[in-house]
Amino acid sequence: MKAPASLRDDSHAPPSTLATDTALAPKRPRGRPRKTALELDDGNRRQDLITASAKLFRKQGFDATSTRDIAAAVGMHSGSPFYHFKSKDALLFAVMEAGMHTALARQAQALAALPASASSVDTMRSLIRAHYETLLGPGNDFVPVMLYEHRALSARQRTDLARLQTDYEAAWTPVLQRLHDSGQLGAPVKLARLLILGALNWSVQWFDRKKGASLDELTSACIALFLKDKA
Amino acid sequence: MKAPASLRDDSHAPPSTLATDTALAPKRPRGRPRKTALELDDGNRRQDLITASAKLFRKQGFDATSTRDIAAAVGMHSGSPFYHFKSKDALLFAVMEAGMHTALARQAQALAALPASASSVDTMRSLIRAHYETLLGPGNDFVPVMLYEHRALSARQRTDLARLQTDYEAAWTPVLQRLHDSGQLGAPVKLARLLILGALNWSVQWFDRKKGASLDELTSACIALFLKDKA
DNA sequence: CCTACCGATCGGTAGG
DNA sequence: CCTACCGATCGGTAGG
Repeated sequence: MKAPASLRDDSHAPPSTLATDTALAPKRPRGRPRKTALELDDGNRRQDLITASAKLFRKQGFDATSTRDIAAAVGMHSGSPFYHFKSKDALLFAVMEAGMHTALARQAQALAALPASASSVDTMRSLIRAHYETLLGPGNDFVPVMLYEHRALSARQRTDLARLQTDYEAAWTPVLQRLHDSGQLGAPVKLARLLILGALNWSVQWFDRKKGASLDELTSACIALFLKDKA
Repeated sequence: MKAPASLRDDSHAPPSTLATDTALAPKRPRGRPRKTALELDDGNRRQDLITASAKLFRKQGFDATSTRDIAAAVGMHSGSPFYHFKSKDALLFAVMEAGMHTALARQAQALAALPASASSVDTMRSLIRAHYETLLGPGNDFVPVMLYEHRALSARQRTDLARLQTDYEAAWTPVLQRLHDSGQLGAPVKLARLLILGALNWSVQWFDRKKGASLDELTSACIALFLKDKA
């Protein structure tokens, strides 16, 4: 029953690069990966598996994607993903966790880039734009998978993710509060946050990069829809 | 390969009662269903299967629900659902189609109940409230299943459903247009519709009937968030 | 990471 | 609608 000792870890591997979400899967060299100076060239393969899983989970759904599909996508044989991850579930969790890390990083970066003179509306616009990038940016499959495969997680995994999600949502509250105080936000802050994030998250269902509005246009429409002019 | 002749139909059975979505699954009498005056007491069993499937699909997801789960839920043996539906897919489609029919009926009823003096805001409120009822009303699992299991449908099934969905969404357009013309809706009508319906649809993910806001409070928050005061 | 494999489950069907 | 069953697939593992 016990898994043999190996490189694989069940969950909390630090994402080797926060921005890998955006990158497409590397061309997957078919030959034996040449060993680096270090004794193990892991990490790359783990990332490959995570990236390929994200793409497949998003396109086909978690249940409809077999671990054989994933193995094939990175040029492994059927049993090999289990050398890196102890279960299909652990792979799903790794995708979601990496997605939340990139989302949080992108959000923090967007806020840090704001000038000191930024208004509440500017801040709001920046949060919305960053969120759209996380959801709809090219190759960004991680967070969409998280949003639509939440059900497949275990209770433990859900709890672990919840902390990151709470952090992410918390960043919206002070801005919404200020907008509410100034009369530019018409609904209670908590409900407004749920409704606004819902409107954004749902865009995954209908947004088409190849036609229709751009992410900037979407962002503008949100500002126009959700916020009132300052009295 | 050909299915034996039977009562089952692949898709377009008229929902025997539009309102069955709201009803909980009948207590499923364990004994042999007594034959009615008619030669066949089908219909009831079909409805039972649809209702039980909706509940299971919503709770566990389509892929994670086996046809054996469904059979057990209505007191049948494993192969029997296939007497009524030619495939698991056909059952899913039946759930979604019935859901859209009740949604359309509820929407039409809400609009019909408005007094002639109703303002655009009143109409909007009524549409939102009816939508929340469809999504979050007790026992209303059909439309949530449709929203979250869309991927499992075949192209053909998707096309068939799309017509109903287009009708449903179309009812919002004239109201949004009027609100836009009067300056009460700040975003372009088409994007506003997508964003607003997204905000509503996402509520399935977080709404808890046992705590938090009521459907009326939710509706009020939407009006406050999405609409500006008339100039 | 590959090879070879297992036990379980699943959608679906024949035949009554 | 039940009985009995099939072929396929799937997650996962031992052993190297």
